[in-house]
Amino acid sequence: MVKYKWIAEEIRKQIRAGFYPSESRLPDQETLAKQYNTSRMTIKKALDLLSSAGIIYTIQGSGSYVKRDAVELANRTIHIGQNVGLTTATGADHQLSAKVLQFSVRFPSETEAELLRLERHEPVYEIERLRILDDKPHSLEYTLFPVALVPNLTEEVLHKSIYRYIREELKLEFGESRQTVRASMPSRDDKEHLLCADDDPVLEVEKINYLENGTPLEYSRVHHRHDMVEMHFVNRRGPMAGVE
Amino acid sequence: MVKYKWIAEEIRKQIRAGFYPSESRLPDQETLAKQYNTSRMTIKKALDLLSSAGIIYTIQGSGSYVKRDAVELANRTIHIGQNVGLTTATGADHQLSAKVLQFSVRFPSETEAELLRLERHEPVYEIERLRILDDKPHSLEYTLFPVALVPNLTEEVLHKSIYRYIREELKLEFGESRQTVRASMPSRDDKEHLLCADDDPVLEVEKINYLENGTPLEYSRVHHRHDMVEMHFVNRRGPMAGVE
DNA sequence: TAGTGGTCTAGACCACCCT
DNA sequence: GGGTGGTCTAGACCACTAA
Repeated sequence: MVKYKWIAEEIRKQIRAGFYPSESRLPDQETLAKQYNTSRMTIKKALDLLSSAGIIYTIQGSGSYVKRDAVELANRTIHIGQNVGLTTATGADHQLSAKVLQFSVRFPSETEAELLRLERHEPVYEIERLRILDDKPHSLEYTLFPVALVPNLTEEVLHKSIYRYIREELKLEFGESRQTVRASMPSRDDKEHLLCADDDPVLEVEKINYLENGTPLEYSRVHHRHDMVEMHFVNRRGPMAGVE
Repeated sequence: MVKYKWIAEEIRKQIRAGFYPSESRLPDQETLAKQYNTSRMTIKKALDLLSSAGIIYTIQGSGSYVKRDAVELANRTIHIGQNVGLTTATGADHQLSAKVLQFSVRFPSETEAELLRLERHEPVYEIERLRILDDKPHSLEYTLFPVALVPNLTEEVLHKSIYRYIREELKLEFGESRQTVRASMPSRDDKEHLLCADDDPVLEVEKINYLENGTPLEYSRVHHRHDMVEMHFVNRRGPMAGVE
């Protein structure tokens, strides 16, 4: 663990423990630098981390301050890439499950090949799953993975976590993902599997996940019942803000 | 403009111009430092900016590379902090306008007061606007601002940019925003103003904008015609990723 | 093993806030 | 004007990639 990340962790722990209360000012960077026996630049990098995690904010000429919901945030660990979070009414007393409707291998269509940056002769897995909460279906999920990137995918794995398999077994690093969200009318499949009425809208999410180097890893299209799923986003000010 | 941002802009221009082609490797940081007559750390900061903007990626020990869709991205200007971007078919040959349906002041409801962290006796502006593209309405927008934060708001300002007014005139710094997105059936207002049919779903976006210090600045609820608006998200791996 | 990016330092100067 | 954060430097060492 590098120094500035370690220092960020330490400060976060202290915030979590209430040593630096909500809305209070942190010691100035010079003081922190001495305290952690390091240089000011390193402290700055640590504070930047906490700042972009939404735990503190800084005002030039004034100081760095603990945000009012920081304690809650510091605990929540905001698993990143999940600042886009999908919430159903998940809780302790709810039962989440999934049913694999289809698992097969085929060649991609022209559009799919383009999106996943494949040749037409490179096969993909095609997976269709129904997400169920307390016996009520809420999402219909359609997913493609290039076979070359995720070899030996089995139905076994599908029932656990595909992502854990990809990260821990295949040791691939995730990069960015792009999503498009729209409202649409229910398709025939939606009516069949999600039990939508003719005028029940669905929330459609189209997503491409990329690896760290930009290689497309996954294409998915998910239809959610509008009365069971909504999406939450937290947007922090980007580092490029104000550049243009 | 500080140096590292300026350098980032320069490099972005060169990428846009095709001087650094897609997938090519940039000169190493030492070389760039000499070229821009600066230190390596400053170059690093510039490259970090481009990297978090999704224009390049770097591999330790190997180099910095131009992403394959970088040219497109560099042009789209993806106004940052808007890595959540709303796209209608905005282009050169389209006419965007807005109509103010309502502009008034009142006391907030209990829920609203809680969301905006106000007391019941602190007034808010209530604004209703219809967004129009080429004579076709596409979004119905309902917004609340605390009067105390945005004094002297006039209908004049509404027709220009509220945000510009807030940033440049009032000198307030924006912080994070939180959004909830869902699909829903059209309300009576939607049918009236957005000309929705009974079974036309709408894309509903509920948002709270905060200032840098966490003070809630704005609450809004927008209904979009599903056939004219979709939302795009780009999720980059956060800087805190892997810290825990 | 050579090349390259990531981190870290110690100190400098500037921009900004606050009183 | 004193305190504080933001940027920048020049150089060092380490971690990783690629041949």
